[in-house]
Amino acid sequence: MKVTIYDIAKEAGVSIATVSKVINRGGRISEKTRNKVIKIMDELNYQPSVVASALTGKQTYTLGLLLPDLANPFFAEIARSIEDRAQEMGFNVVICSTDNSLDKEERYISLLKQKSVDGIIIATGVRNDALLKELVRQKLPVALIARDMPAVAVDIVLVDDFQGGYLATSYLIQNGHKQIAVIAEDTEVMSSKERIRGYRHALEEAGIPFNPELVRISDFSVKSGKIAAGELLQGLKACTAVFACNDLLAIGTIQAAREMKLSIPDDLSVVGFDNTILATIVDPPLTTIAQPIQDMGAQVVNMILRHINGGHTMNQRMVLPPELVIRSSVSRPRK
Amino acid sequence: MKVTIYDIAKEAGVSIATVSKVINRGGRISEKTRNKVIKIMDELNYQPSVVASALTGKQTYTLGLLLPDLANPFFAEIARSIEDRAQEMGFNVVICSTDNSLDKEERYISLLKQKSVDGIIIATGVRNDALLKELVRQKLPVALIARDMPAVAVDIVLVDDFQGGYLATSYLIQNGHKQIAVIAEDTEVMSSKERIRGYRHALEEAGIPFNPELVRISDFSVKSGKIAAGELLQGLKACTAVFACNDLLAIGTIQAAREMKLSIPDDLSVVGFDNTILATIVDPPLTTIAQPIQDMGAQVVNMILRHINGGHTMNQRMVLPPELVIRSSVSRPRK
DNA sequence: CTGAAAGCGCTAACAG
DNA sequence: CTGTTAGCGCTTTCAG
Repeated sequence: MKVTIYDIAKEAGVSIATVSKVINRGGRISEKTRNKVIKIMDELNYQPSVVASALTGKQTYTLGLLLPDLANPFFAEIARSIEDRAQEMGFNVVICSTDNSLDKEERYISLLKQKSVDGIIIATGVRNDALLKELVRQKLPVALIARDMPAVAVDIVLVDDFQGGYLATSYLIQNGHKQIAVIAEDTEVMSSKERIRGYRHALEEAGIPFNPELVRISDFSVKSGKIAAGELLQGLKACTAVFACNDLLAIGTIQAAREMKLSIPDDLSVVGFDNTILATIVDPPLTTIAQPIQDMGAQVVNMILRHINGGHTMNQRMVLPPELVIRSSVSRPRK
Repeated sequence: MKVTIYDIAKEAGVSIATVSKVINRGGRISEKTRNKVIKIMDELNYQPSVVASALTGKQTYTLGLLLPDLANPFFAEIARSIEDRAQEMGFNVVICSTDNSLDKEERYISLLKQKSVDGIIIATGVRNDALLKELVRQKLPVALIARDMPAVAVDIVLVDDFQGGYLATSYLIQNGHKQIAVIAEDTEVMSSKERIRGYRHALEEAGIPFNPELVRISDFSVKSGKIAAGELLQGLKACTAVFACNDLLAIGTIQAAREMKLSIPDDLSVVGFDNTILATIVDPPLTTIAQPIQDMGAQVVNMILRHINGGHTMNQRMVLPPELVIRSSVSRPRK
């Protein structure tokens, strides 16, 4: 059988309370007994049961992570960065791909609660703040990453989406483009809204009139990006550049362009968003707006741990700057 | 406070034992009391504590998943497929990226054991079977996915790597290639060995002599694929095709070729392995050997759950067939 | 069919 | 400094 605290206590000739104290480095214990206990512990290869300790009100050292789809490189990278930091802090993370389905979100959250995770990090769209608010009400530590949700009081880490949209668009403008389209994944989502707002701001600043025909909505996948871009390019020969609100969509538009025998960047410039591994792999390499994924991941777990340990600190909102990564998918428009 | 089984019992005017029985659909309970209890349970929004139940010897409904790197698209897709099946079966999965570091593997395994996960799925290289054997000895259910380890008695799901190497190489041969190089990620790993064996078998079958100069080792990343391919192409102008043992390496090869002004597939044909999303995104789209990732994921969790529930069934070894996915990175060699 | 009671492994007062 | 003891929330005999 598994070795328990009783085995250690008996073997060491002390009480379980003593053993518990040396485990938790609490209470006053003589060097002597402490050493003896420690010795026995690793002689017997003892590993305290987190389950038992959790039952007495301690932590489970487990975090839940809700995201739309682990197979999406952006979220895989986010997950990895979170996992890394969590691991450093002695936490594990359980992954929950929701496919943006409210149903799955609910089921996962319910499961996570039953398992008494110490906190939940959310990277999903969470359409209805109701779910979220409920979590907050129940005092379950929650933190959002890469998703805004102004109406709810939780910790948040995200990139400055407005700034990102602005950077992307400005860069295109600097390169001489005037007919610039946007493809966004969904206008419901705050980040899309903000990126588009940044886009419009750049346009405005440059005195370029905003043309609603040039903004397209799709969901997020290469395929739908391709479709959206196809429609766009079909209708408007005039457009010389597109700002795709994520790399997947950017790649879709590259593919659509290629199918229409448009060369990139000569016939069409495109800039993406996220700077996932995909951006380095497409041809041409994608100029894109980088999110500081490593940093964001580390920060959310810092935040949520602070919340878990420290109690109710104020809800933080950390907005990190995006960065333009120039590769080869943008050039000056053809005359 | 959180509502417990006592609250339900009191409210329903029964004992906690009765409540427990209705939760576990065990024991004989009258329809009447059962319904009453159920009603109260969801009136009070009761959710049984997995932690408490686990302490009494029940399951934690949690699986550990060890893999090299979640940010690697292949493993992200594996993880996703495992997560999906696990979720269907009421299990959660905690992700552990080991970076193939023995150290991390050990730490993660230790953590997972402390948390009493019901089983561990391993997709990591696990160099030393010692760790693995220890797990088996401790009767912790273990299953391997996409990793062979003939020396240890555990459940295994993998693709027929030999067949995959054979398919890839044969296809190249059919297309008229004779000077075919291989880039593998590491010859220590069984799957690489097998793929190379398949490669050699195809060569042999076609009466093409095996040239050791044409096999290169690298680790697995686009960058190292690029380096390996660069060296290869530098030295041997003769080679007209390369079989890269995974998509990342294939992409590295494509990039190296491009840098040397070689056109793909005209100057150099390449076929990859895995059929990750990357294969659809590179230019040209990569002809590659597909692993049935969905299926593999579903099968490992089936296996490990059988092990968890059914006790010690025989160790299964499931070898799934790979499939050649033809895209555009292969053509006949230039005359 | 239902309930009382003894744990599961550990923590946290409270005594000594 | 160390031990006793009462739980944590749930499962599981064993009586009734």
